Amino acid sequence: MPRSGKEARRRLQQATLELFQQQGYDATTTAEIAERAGVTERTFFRHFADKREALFDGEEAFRDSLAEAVVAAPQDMLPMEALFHAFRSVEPLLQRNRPFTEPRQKVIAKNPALQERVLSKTAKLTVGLSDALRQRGVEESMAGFAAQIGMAILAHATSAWLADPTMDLSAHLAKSHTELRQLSI
Amino acid sequence: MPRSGKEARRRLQQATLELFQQQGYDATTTAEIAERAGVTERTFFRHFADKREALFDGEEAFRDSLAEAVVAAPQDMLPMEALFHAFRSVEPLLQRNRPFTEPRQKVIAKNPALQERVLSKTAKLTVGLSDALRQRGVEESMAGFAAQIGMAILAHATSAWLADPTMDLSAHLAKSHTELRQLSI
DNA sequence: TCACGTAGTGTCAGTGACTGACAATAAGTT
DNA sequence: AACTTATTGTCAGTCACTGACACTACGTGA
Repeated sequence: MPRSGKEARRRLQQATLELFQQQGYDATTTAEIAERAGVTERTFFRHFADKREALFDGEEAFRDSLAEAVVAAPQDMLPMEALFHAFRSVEPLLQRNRPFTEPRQKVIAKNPALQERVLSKTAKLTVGLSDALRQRGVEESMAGFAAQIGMAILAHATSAWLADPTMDLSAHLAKSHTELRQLSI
Repeated sequence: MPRSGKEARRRLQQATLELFQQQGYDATTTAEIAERAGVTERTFFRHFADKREALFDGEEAFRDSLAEAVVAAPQDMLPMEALFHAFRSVEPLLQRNRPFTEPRQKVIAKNPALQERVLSKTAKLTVGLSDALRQRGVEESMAGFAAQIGMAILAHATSAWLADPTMDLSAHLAKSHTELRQLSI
């Protein structure tokens, strides 16, 4: 096997985050990012489909983890229970990623184009959950709906958890679920 | 008052939809759109922030309608009831727009960039609903959550309605609501 | 140790989205 | 008819992104 390229990729991600932090998304050119990473602009676009993607690496792995956890949930669990089970199972992963997630969130909060990409990633995640539910035998339309609701809950709970880390994610998830029940009278 | 420009804007929207239908989003240049509309490329970008936006005009008006309907809902309605009330109130508008919505949906279905923009519009709509709920005195975090759930229901019901027009939107909304209750055990 | 294959990278030329600045024009107003 | 103003045209320029081709580092097998 020839050289791996994973190093360059990592440096590109790092450079991207740093420059976006310092100058913002708009004021940063892909040429700049590449230069800081010690590669050519062309190489940037070989590793990432576009300027935004460098900020969202690893989302696919997260999606796979979640989907696997849904599929692996005990057979007798109802759709929503299986989702919650999966959400709780990735808590350690989220906990571990927190140091990287937080600065990234700040960058994203300042730019609509990046926010749009977050929505897109969330949507893909939702599709992943839906597919996983279908593998459990959940009917298609119901699976999509449940995944949608589940993602809303996960997002709600995660943001509450980021704001208030004294409770763990599982507790926030339970709280969100309670709130949902109150809402859907 | 000088010339209005609304005509050019309308022609640009029309040209955009037609060209996207015929050649797809990627294969269509903004210069082409402008030419077909009888204006300059520069004028295109005066009317629309980017190439995608020309497909999504009117979304802001729809958002305002929905938000107003939420605010205007009877005071004694719970958050979710107010949302459903608003959803039902825009059914005529959706019905009227259907001839334009359907071809647009087909175009969007073929392109990830356009799908991303839909998500962004949906998110804005959700924020609009959330703000409207807050005007009714709903607590912030709860309002955001309810809006999210509400949008999931509206999306679910609308897509079911597009697939099966024999039932009206209200009926699909009620059905979706029932399904949600079944899910959130 | 030396060809050899391969994944990764550099180089370069090009397209197309989008912007800023300034001049020109079509209306309506006085 | 002069004047005001929203809209448009013109033009030059930046930057994201791509295709094609050459090159280079690294691991493999002879």
